[in-house]
Amino acid sequence: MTPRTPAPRSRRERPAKPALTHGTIVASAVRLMAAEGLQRVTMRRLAQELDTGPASLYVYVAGTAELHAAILEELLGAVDLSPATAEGDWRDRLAQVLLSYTGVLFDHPGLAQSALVTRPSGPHYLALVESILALLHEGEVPDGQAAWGVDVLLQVATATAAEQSVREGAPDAEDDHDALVEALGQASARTHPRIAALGADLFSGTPQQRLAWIFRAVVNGTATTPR
Amino acid sequence: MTPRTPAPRSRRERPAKPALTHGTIVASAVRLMAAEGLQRVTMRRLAQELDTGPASLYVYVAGTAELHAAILEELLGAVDLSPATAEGDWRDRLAQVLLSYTGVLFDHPGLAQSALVTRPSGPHYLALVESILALLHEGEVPDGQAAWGVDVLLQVATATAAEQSVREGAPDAEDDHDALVEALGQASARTHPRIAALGADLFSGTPQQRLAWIFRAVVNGTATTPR
DNA sequence: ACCTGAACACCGTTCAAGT
DNA sequence: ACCTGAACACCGTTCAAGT
Repeated sequence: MTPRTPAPRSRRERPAKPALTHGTIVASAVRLMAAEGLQRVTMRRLAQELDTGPASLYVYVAGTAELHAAILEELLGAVDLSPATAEGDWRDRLAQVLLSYTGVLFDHPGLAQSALVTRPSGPHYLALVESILALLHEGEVPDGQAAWGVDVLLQVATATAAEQSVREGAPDAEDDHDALVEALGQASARTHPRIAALGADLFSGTPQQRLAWIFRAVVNGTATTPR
Repeated sequence: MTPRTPAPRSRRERPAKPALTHGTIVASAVRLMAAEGLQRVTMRRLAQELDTGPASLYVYVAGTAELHAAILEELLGAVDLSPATAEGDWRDRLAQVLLSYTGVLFDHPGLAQSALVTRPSGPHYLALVESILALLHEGEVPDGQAAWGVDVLLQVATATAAEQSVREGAPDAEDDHDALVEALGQASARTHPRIAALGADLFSGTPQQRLAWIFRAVVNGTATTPR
């Protein structure tokens, strides 16, 4: 029989197994998400990808929630913050930044949902917050209102993306929305006069149109509502 | 040996096993959630509770998402809509309705999160939407703005509850928030002048104070922002 | 025709036991 | 001291095979 001495194979093999660090784990998670979607980015699947056991990952990552937050922080590097320092109406530029942010979330169904609950706190997220605050400052929104308003703006942007993403991602969330449209359509004028009066207008507009209006409305509210 | 003839036991035994219908399943799910929390309301655990196999539940419930939506719809019966038809400032009464809604969600960590993605469409939800629309109408908010605004108001209320709930429910989501506070506190005045300028004010106020301001701000924005 | 046991294909997280 | 195999305790969903 051939000797079972494990032939001293070169340290790095075909997929060039990287050393485990927080950084390499997150980088691998981002690649995995791009390839298979967030739903496949689990501690176990990722461990498999990194050619190790799931327990090893817990040395560097606290758990699934932290992992997803780290992925989002990474992706936030793609948000275009340049409008914050450009020329033109500050409200338009604020909307541009927020739309760029929602754009990133739209591309990654599910990530927005986790972002509502586990917020990132890395440099890209800080830069986004700073840009929004700078634009509100430029618009002479009082500091106290800006401090609370930035939260609402990011929340509304994130929640809208979460809603849209999942509607796209999940096959039957569509039915779910249809059920609501149906239910609102059926509402009788006697029991639900306002729903009946508004009718189809409750669902009018493209997501883009609604999002643009929402941002304007929340910015206006922030600017004009004293604490 | 005693004959193994299965003694014809009375049809209904101790826990009075109910017939399986959508109604009995949802009722049982609500009880289970009250007893063990939403995280335990799974198709399998619920089937166990109902003394059957999970496959049987799929005859009456489309899946986990629909199940959670049905639970929420049930709980929405507890929302106090009476301010909608009471005396007084319409903005205050609208805030009362929204606070009652968030109250229900606050009591049930996790349900708010699922509500952001799978909206209920039952009678209790319709009644809530109708009440909000009626108050906006009373406040002479233009129809088109009210139609889109009701969505934003519910979204903001739900997202805020989701955020808070999870912070309470999950043990380490707290750290997560602390990490953000820490990160924002560390931000240098040179690289992040606005974050540095606002400082602790970014996190000031009780959740109640913030929520009250948020509702006023979004209502104001809705009332004053043309489409 | 209706219902469901059993299976398929996964999860997150922990810790005792190794190197 | 560090790392991880293996286990614990679960998931959602489907479908072939029974009654």
